[in-house]
Amino acid sequence: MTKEDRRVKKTRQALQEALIGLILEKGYEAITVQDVLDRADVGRSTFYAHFYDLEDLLQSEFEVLQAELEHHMSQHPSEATLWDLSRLLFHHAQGYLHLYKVVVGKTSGQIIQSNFYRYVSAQIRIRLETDYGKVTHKLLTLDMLEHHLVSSFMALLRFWIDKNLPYSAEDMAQIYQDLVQSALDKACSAPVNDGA
Amino acid sequence: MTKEDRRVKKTRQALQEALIGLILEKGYEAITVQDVLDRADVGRSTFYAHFYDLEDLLQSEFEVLQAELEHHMSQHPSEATLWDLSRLLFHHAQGYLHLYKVVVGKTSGQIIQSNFYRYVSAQIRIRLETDYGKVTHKLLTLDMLEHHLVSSFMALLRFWIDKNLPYSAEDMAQIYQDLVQSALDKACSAPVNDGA
Amino acid sequence: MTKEDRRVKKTRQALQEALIGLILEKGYEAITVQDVLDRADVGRSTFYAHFYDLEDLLQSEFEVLQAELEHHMSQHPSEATLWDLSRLLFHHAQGYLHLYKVVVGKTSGQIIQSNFYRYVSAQIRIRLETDYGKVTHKLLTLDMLEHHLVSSFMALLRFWIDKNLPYSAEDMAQIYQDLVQSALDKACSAPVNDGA
Amino acid sequence: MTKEDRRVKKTRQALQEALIGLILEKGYEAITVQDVLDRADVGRSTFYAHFYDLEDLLQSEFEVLQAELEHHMSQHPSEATLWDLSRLLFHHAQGYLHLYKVVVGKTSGQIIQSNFYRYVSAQIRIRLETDYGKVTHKLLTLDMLEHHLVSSFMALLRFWIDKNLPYSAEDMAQIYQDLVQSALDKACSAPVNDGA
DNA sequence: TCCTAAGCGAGACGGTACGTCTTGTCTTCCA
DNA sequence: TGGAAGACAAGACGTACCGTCTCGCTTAGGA
Repeated sequence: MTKEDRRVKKTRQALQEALIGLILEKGYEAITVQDVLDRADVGRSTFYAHFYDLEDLLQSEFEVLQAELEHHMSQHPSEATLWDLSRLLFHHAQGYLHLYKVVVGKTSGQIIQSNFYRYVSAQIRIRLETDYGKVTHKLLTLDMLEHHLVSSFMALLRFWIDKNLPYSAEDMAQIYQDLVQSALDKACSAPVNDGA
Repeated sequence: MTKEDRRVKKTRQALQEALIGLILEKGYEAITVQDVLDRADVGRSTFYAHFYDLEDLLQSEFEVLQAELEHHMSQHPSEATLWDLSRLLFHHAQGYLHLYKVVVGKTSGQIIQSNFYRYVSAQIRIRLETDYGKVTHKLLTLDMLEHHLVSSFMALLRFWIDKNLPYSAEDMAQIYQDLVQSALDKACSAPVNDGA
Repeated sequence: MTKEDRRVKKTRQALQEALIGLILEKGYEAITVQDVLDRADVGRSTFYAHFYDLEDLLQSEFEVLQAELEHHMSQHPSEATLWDLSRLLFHHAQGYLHLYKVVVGKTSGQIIQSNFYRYVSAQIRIRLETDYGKVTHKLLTLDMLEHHLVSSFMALLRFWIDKNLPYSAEDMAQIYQDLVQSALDKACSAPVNDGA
Repeated sequence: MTKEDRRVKKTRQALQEALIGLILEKGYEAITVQDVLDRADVGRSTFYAHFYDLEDLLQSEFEVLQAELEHHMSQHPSEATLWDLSRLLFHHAQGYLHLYKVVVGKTSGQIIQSNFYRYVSAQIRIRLETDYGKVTHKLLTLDMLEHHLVSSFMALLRFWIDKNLPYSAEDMAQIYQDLVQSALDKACSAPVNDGA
């Protein structure tokens, strides 16, 4: 079944790459199934044999990114802190600009952004629970703090990507830290580790 | 022409209210022109006589909110600082929850969110230029700072609204200030006014 | 509502005529909905608003023929006998050759032929019951006799039409009578009326 | 190659029998290549290796019947006259009801009916030329007479088969003769042989 | 008071995209 | 080496919306 599988993989990749190209050109909202078929040179029924939807194809794009990211992470083992995580993500985005444009750029779709949000959110929560103590702020909850950290990160990342990386990844990581660290300090009792 | 005009206004309002109801029920993406026509009891051609699009109708919803907001602002004259602005917006959202759900809630559309973003962005930039000096941070630009302030505000507002206002508007304003003020201090040379 | 109705009628006719033309050119089996739409200059959804199917459109063609025929019959009141009926049908086919080619010609579809069969069958049965007595043949049933009369008539009509009317309608009527009359006489007890 | 050949034959038969079963169940028009593959438990490419088409497979069904028929005929050598031929066909149909249902029944396809029509037509023409003299009728041509004889025979046969053989083959042969003999007498000059 | 223009509902229409289905070809695997 | 398995391109199908349009009805403001 190896050869068959390879054929299948080739078709799936053709479709994924066609979608990426089209998103960069016209934005996700404007894309038609037929557009993808034409560019990937794939039959209509084949498309629906592999993906439920255009959305499904888009989701699969995120899975590609996620796989790349996991691989990347496994090679940089010391991403202990939140700041390490953010630095790693900025660096990764630099290496896979096209993929990140598709996932978080201004031409991408809602669904894939939510996926990425959820992913980053989970990663951040882990760091938060590991490195910081209880939230002691009289109003702020952990959920709100996390929401703020993720939203700020994504806003910054998106800003950077939409402008085609005008600064270095290191700078962006530093900026992110400068923007949110004091909020973090203010919210939590005892920063176990501040990574600065 | 007064009577005629009143009739026109009535039709427009029927359409706007129908859309609001539908957005709250099924989310903007799932709505069909026909859905709106059925609920508003309006003919197809009439709809297209008043609005170019569903998007156009949605935009008009934002204009309603904007008008309300301008009115609200004119009655609370001292919204000099950024924090005053945020407090005012949280209070306003409390009074017009449905409208805000449509504009920034999780079931709203992309376009109207961008509209609101642009609006808040402009308001914030004014406060920023008035109350703070130059951005002296070695990396951060004014654009990025503004982007951060607006994104954080909208993320917080949206969080609050999607959860049906679990805290008071005052608390939210305080939380917002706690989350972003130090970033602001860190970025700018001489805070002319901190409004705390 | 008259104007609306006229518009609807026009659309239906455009579709019916397009189908007729296409059947004469390529035969029913080879026709695509899109072919019909292109020729009639009608939108896809409009087609499906009027007809369930290509078959449904084809059926409607038969109804047109039937209506024409009823009109024709009402003007030739004395079609008392079977032979009068056959003569009238041959004459009618002569006047509406295209329609008959579509309905019984070799390029037509199964369904419409069955429709025509049923129609002729009903007409013949009436004449049979009116003009002839009981079937007294020791083996033959009324059903079989009727089936024979209708099949023979349709075979002859189809032969004539597919060859583009090489003989006069009168001749055809005479031939039909010569082919089947003695079978009829043999089958039935007392021919009340023989119309010869 | 004998083993190979046997395998090939087995595959062909599996396909033919699958088609017969399906025609009896749902009628030829409703059948899909996939239906046949599933029932015959045969791969798609295998099907197309053996037959050009579904129609081609159907045609092959007729060839089976024709072969059976030739065999049957060779064992009943004296089918000199038209009436002998018809009697032999009715008897044969009785023995191979399923096959005849597929070939001339109401659920069969157009093409196979034409094939059978052509076959019977050729057989009848031979008898006609052998046993009868010139056509002397002032209007009727030999073609028309033949067309009538064949159509009448097939109509009768089909009637009998669709009703699951309610009468004996002998009766049917007698009925056929009663229905068409006088037409034949009327058309031709000198009946050499009337087989009654 | 009439009457003429506008707002409106109803809905037919051409068009585009969808997701499904079937066909016939082609490539790969396996016995 | 040839049959089985099944991925694939092609394209028709029937459905769902869209935005345009034509049509009469109602109603209001000016004659």
